[in-house]
Amino acid sequence: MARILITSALPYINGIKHLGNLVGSQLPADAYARFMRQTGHEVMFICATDEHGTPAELAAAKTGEAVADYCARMHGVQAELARGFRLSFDHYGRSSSARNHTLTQHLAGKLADNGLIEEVSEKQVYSLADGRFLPDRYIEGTCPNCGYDRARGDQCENCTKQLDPTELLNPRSAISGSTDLEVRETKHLYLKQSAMRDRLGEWIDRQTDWPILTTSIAKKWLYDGDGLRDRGITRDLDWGVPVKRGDKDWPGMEGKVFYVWFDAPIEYIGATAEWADAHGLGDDAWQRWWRTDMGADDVRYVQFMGKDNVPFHTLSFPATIMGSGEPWKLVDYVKSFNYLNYDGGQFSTSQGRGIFMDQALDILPSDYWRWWLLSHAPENSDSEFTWDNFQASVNKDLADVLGNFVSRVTKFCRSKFGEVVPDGGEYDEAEAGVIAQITTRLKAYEDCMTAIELRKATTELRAIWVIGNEYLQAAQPWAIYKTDPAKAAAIVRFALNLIPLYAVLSQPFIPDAADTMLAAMNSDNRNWPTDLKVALSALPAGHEFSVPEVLFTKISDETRAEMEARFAGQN
RNA sequence: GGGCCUGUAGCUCAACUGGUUAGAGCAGAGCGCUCAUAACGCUUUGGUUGGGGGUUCGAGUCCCUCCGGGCCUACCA
Repeated sequence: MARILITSALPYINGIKHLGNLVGSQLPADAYARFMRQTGHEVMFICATDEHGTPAELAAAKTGEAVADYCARMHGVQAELARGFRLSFDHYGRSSSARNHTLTQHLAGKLADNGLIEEVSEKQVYSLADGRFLPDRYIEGTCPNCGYDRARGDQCENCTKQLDPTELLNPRSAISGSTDLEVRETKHLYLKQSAMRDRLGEWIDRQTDWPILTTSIAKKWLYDGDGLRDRGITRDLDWGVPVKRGDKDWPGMEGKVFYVWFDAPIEYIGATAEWADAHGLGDDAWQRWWRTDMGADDVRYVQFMGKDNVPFHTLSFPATIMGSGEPWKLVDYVKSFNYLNYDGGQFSTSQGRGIFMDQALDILPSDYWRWWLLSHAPENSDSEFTWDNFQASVNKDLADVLGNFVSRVTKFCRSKFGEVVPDGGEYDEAEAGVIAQITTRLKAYEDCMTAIELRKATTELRAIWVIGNEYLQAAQPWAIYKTDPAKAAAIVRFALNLIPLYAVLSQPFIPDAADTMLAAMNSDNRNWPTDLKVALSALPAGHEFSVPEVLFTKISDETRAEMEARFAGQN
């Protein structure tokens, strides 16, 4: 059995994430983690909130909280929503943790020791009214090219021309509107990624099985124009990891912090250390996942993220890891996703367009969302949420095909034999045929899960559910019962045994329903089946069960229409 | 501007390195069943694979071109 390290891109602390964010990293990572655990592998599934950077400071200022308080509160909110969606992290950490501080400073020190850090003096816009340096896109003004009066300092949204903030006419702070701006000299550390271009390029070239989306983005950044550029890894902010060279002060860098994109991926390691701390374990417990000299040699490391995060995970973070000269574990597989759109447009926080995690859970249980999102995951191209499609998928797949199967089997048994697995009769070719069919489908399902082809996996899983309905239709226990009750008993016994099997197989996608099914069947065997004939005789004659509540309630046309209107946003 | 992805039945998607009459699910039509959440099963109608040209014995798949959709383009994260 292998050891699998799984990380989901860190959700930014600034606000509740929408379903597009969820399906782009955390949710598929969870399905994969669940499958790997069930199939007997040792899994470490890590996520954390990404808490540094300008947006966090501004969001805190808006609510009047100290930024540390704001982050602590929002971490709690996001952690609760993660639980609501049944995301099975082994640890949900915080990039502001002491562990991350130490690791970030340590790695920066190593990079400096290896000559991969450069001090660069540059000019940046400072807002006196806001008391802070402004990132380019926090400066607004009139576009010198087209005259648009709300152009941002990095690019004009109207004419798409790339800008330098000093080119803007009548520049003002996007935060306060203040025009009291000045250009100041400030010194920053740069990670010399350019020095590692060849090494990174060779490494990327070896990843022939990665999604095209992943490698094409990496190569674009590696070779576009002058090639991979150096990147500033410090900022003039109060909130963040203070710049230090290991545990020593860094002369000239007083009052500065590391750039959020430098420390965020390091938190994958930090959160694993936090996990060890939380469980009272020593450093060796987390190092065996991350240090190839401490046992991480045989770890397979898989990352999940939306496509916007790919450059950081395929280039910047590996540059940090490799450049340290220390034996840290590099990622083995980068699974990236396109975007999920909402009903013809993008999800939009500002316009209140689309569905956010908290709202989703208020409307329906998490299984409904998990199933739809994962069966429509934007693996090959952007995909789109519509209420119509959501209603159709949920009602048909979950309520009709799976839910109704459980219902018809358990209720028929109760009416003829009571809530006990009936005795008598023999299995024949029909049952053998079902086993053969499921064996084939199960293999395909396992292959899809192993390859992290989640859409295809849901198709296979659904096909396995359908086999149950086909079997019942052909076997007709309700008709056989009239002439041969013993044979009917055998059919029902076999059909009842399909329920815990379906529960176990479905668990990566719909964990709550899986629990309900197992509880109803009075079973606690969650082991992945290796021999279906054995698995399908797990419930012996005489085993008691209870008819479960309706597993999935259908979404009515009225509800669908109501939701459509509610989430359409303003405009 | 540059780069990448994408366009397959009304809808959502398949189709390994080019290889027999392009497949599923949903929706539609017909039939069957009546255990079940008016659920299930069977059969079936839908495609000159965005348009055009080319390479090849053979193209959804490769090349060129045109049209449409999307993303990225490095100081948001």
